Amino acid sequence: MYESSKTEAKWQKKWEEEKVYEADLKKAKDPYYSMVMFPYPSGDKLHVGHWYNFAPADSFARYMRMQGKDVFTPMGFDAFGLPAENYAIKTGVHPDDSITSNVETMITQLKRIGCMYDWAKMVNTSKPEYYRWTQWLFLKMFENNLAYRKDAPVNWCNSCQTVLANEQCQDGTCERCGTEVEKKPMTQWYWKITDYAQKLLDNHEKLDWPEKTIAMQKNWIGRSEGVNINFPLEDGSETLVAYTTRPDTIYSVTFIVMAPEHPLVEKLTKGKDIEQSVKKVVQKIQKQTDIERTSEGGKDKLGAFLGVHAINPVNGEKIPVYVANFALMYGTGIVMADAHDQRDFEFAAKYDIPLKFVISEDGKETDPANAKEAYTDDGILFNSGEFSGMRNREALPKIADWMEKKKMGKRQINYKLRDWSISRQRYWGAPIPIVYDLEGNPHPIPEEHLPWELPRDVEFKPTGTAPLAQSKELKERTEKIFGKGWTPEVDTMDTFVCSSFYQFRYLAEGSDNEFVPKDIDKKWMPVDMYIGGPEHACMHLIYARFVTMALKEWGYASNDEPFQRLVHQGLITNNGAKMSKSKGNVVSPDAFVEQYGSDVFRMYLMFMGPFEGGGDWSDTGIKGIDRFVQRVWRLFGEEAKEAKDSKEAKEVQAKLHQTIRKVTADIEALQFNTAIAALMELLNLLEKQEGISKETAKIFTTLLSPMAPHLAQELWESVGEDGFIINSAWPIYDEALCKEETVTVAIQVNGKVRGEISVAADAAQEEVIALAKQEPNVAKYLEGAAIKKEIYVPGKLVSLVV
RNA sequence: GCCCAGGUGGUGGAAUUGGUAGACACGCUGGUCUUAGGAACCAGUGGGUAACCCCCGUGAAGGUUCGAGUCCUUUCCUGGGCACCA
Repeated sequence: MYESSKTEAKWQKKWEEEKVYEADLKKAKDPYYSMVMFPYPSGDKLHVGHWYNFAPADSFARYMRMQGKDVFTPMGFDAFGLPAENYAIKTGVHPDDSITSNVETMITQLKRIGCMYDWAKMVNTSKPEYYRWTQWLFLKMFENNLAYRKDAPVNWCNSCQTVLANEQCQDGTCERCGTEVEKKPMTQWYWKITDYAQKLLDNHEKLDWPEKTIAMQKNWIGRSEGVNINFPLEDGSETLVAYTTRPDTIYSVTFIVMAPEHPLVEKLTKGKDIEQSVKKVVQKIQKQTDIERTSEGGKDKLGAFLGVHAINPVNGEKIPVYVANFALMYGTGIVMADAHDQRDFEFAAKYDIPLKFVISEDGKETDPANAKEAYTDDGILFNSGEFSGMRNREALPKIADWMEKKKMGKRQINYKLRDWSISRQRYWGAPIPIVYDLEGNPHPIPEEHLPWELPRDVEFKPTGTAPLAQSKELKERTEKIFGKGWTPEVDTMDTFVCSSFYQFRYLAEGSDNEFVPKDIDKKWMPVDMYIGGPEHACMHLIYARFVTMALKEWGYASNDEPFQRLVHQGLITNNGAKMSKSKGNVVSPDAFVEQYGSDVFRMYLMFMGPFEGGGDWSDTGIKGIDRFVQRVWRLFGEEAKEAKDSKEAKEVQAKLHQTIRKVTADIEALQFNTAIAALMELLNLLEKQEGISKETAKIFTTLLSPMAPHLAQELWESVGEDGFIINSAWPIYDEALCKEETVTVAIQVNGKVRGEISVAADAAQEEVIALAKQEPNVAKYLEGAAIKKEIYVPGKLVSLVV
């Protein structure tokens, strides 16, 4: 009987004492940097999802180490953020206290997994020695004109009493708490991630990332190529610039719509009799949430005529100008509207605006009067001046060129990506290192004053103003250093800032005077393998890339990408539902680890299915892995029998080497489920043998060790090896030994399997086909028929066509 | 609506370039050993059939091929992402 908890505790202690997993960052010769996304230290402790992420990642890292790499796998805590603050509001426990205790608990749990983390390099983003660098990063952004303040209508969550980035609003509701998002004007700090939009796209090419993640980022950045077209107003007072990706529909344009936020809306209606009625509509639109305004398929088009007309530059036609809810402040905030866009079509139908088609399938004139919807397919242009008769897609670039030449418009590239709003009116975050003078002008806090510490004398109750505004200590500190009347910035930074550079700080080993040592950065970056959830595809993973690009430009980083290879683990659900505390369906690993041990639990998670697929939690299969572990222990530990004949059967050698080949390939591809299955197959065969050679036992143990490190370490000792198995070399298979002496060949007649024969692996084609024809059941089908075709796939099958 | 994955036994899932579908497990059935078994071990387990043979079988319908889970066409369903972005 293998006693997991005793054995696991024993080796975990030894590994720690002998610092088996500590990396010497300076001396390492063949560095391999393996990271998992660091956890938030919540009071819910580690859940199954964490294990599902960390354990396979650890198995992979162990494998790389046995391949001879100097592997570095650090662990840390993403410790700032709303939950700790909410907990403080509810219970009065200071976030620093609850987080510190949660971190302690989680470290204990993490150590119980038995991963090869190098705890000496741990980071905690909420500690001054860490957020000093979060603040440093802000100063660098400020210095390089990438941080700026902007008064803007921001997304306000009334429940969290805080501003949300666009990226943090999902379907118009707060990503964190689900409350509907309101618009509220506020002065915010932004980081100019948009300066890097193109580079973020270009660099995708050199990343070893899942296609899906790259597609999601591309979508998020949302590059589009179009034309800004000038529509002068009839009276010549203004020119409306509309952005379009479809200049081929220019001859179809019969009206213009503007976003209600556009400053010209007010200017154009000022003093006119329609001023008030337009204002009312604008107000009504602005009350609409993003959901009402942007989704539900445009059932509720809303707008108003602005009482002015513009001129379509291509044909001089007078076209009315409207304000409309579906026009957003994207591009120029002004859209040319025509019969070839469904939204425009619906709007025109509601407000009785005339439409005309300019594209049809065959280029014959069609009339929208009878049409029920827009014609959005491609086709042939008509009534389009010199472009009539051309395919619209072919005409598109030509029209763009022509308009540029005639100065009617200019090509323009737009991105959906917006600048990163990093200000938060929260307590539990890194304070923004800015102070304001008597006139309210912002000044960066000199680096010598970092860390600019988070004050402790605040209440956490949400008041709508930032909690730091209540701190007397912060105010006094500011005045003492900068002068009377100076005030501190009271916002803290988005936690995504903290997590955008932690990969560098692991390498800095807590250094106070250097962000990251240059030689270490050059040696270890980018991270070779980064594993975490796909939910971070568009936020964390874009922010970290942006920050790394900026750091490279400023000379602090040697590489402009942080993570070379990225893998997402799948999601573990419970009865098909995502696990969450609010649903009360979170599965805690602790009870299973207690009963079966870490090795069994982690192997079960890996055996459940493909790593990137995730799956639905069920504990029914864990017994199978427990049995496997016990059987392994019985065979190699308890009852270890040396093979009487040191030369084992060829069959065993072949299977052994096939298994090395399979397990190696599977771990490389993070397909742990089939790697474990291969080891099970080998075990099934070995159990049938009279005895097992020491060499075979050693190889089996080594192959098992990435997945079951404790068991393998214990077996290592019982087969008579010294030291740590992690320091031994990964076995190499012999291709020649993988070959079996005889193979089973299937015989098909007219595509149906009619029998099988066993032949020597190197038998000649003629020989095999001759044997095949003699097989009784096959012969039955061949009787009285002429063979038309004979196919032999070596070692696999014979196919006879009659 | 668009984009991306994916539909295989009672269950989780395996299946190089098209080459014996169901590896490996769970569960179930029978057995051995036991005072007992929710332990361990052995045998069986896609459906039809008493049974060898045989027939059917990878969401559905067609097609290519000696041969299709795999390739092509159409279609249905599930999961994930995006969405009045002009």
